Amino acid sequence: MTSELAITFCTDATWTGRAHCEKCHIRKLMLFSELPTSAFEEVLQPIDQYMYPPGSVLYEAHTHKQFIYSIRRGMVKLVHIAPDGVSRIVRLLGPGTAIGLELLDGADGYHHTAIAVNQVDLCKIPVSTIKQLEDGHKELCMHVSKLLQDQLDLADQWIVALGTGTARQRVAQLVLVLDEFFSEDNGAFILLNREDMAAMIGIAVETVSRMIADFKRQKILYRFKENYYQCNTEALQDISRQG
Amino acid sequence: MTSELAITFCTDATWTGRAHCEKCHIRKLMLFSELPTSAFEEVLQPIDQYMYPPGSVLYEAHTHKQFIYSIRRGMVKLVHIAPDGVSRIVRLLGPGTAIGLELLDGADGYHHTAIAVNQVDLCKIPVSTIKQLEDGHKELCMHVSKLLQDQLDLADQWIVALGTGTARQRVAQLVLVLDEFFSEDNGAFILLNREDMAAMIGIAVETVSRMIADFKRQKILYRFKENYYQCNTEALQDISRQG
DNA sequence: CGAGGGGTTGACGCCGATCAAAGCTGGTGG
DNA sequence: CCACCAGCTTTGATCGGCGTCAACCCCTCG
Repeated sequence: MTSELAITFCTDATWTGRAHCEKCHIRKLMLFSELPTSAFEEVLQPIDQYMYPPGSVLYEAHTHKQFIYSIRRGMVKLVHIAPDGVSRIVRLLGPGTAIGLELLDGADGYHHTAIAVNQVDLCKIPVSTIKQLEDGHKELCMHVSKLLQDQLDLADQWIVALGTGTARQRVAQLVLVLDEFFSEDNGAFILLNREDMAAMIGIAVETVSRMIADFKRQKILYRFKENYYQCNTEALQDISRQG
Repeated sequence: MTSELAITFCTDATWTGRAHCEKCHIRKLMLFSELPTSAFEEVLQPIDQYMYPPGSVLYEAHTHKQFIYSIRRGMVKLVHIAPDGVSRIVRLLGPGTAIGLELLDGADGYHHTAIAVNQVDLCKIPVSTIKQLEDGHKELCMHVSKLLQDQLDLADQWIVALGTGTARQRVAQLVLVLDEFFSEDNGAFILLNREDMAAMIGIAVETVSRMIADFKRQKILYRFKENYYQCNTEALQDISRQG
């Protein structure tokens, strides 16, 4: 929908268009966290940082842009769009995860469409750079494995938690996921719009709305500020288990 | 349920309990396919082969046996068992795939319970052996990444195809998956029992039975021999798309 | 031959999809 | 500042799909 917007993130005078990963303050979370600083001296192609507004399409399925993205801030949804236009959200990813890793295994284009849910900051890393660094640094390869394993665990959780049970149970599970993985410093999380939630758990928008509205009435879910919400975790866990 | 049955596969006189991976005739499919023969001279711990009868439990979730398994023949289901006993099949895997890879990323025990669906032959590889080989052979690490990526793709397909649509559409999708990935030399596939199918797509056993029986009546699905079946792929694709 | 396990079929009631309409909210322009 | 509109959310009404319970069939095995 929205075209790609590339906005440089580091606005200070020393910003050159490179990411300065070796100085990155959240580097522990990122793709290169295992690498010694010296490794970056070998990098030829630049690693740029970008900010994307909500709704931006980071990449589309089957296109082949030759970039891996490491998420620094915000939420990204990976969407599968069927030939008939029906879209289903396959995964929701936050800071410290990487998307587009399928290109490293020689995939012919991305496997999903990636869309920014809220304000997203990310590092754009050329595939060639990763392959180059992997040559000399086995720990990067193992880190990639770990990221893949994490995503596999997420996918499995998705299948189990969001694909089973009544609509009420699934919505409860979804809110618990938002609370667990996407809470920000204030201890609250952004409540996705009903359409996105419906696309995640495979039920109708109206049904999601009913459940969420119900949770709000029961004070299981309450507004913190703006569209940030908090929840009663135990109540939701009860619902997710036995209805 | 069934206790682990370890049956040696190679019965010839030279069989010593090792897998002789370097001579394995289906080695191209297996975990070590990228490695030069010389690499196996470094291996200290043995790699054993086993055969398991249908229903055998290969390992249980949260146990920590320190073994990766590479599937040579047969189908393995990865099962998630909820605290309340409800089980859900998360993935169905066949020859050339590996299970238990989560141990390589330092997971504290297996993430699922693995159960043989039919006769299963597999190689049992100690985690320490993989780690040892990974040290000197980066291509093994990359092969592990590829296996993980394949499983991630499978999981995504599972979410999209088997978690969406009416019961009729899901069963059609499931049969298509069996046909595509688990057909044997005779061009037919084993039709799973209704309980397993229900656990895969998250619907009631009776509903699965109704749909399968219906497909049989419509000659979309027909017995080849024994419990091997063939299907009309196009008819099923039509059903999976629009009902 | 009877028992038992899996598969099939029927009856019924409820959950949730669908269609429709009415609040709510934020943005825009007069 | 208010009117208006577009998009999102909420709520209601209706109907069909599917979960549930139950009976029965078929095959295998003791």
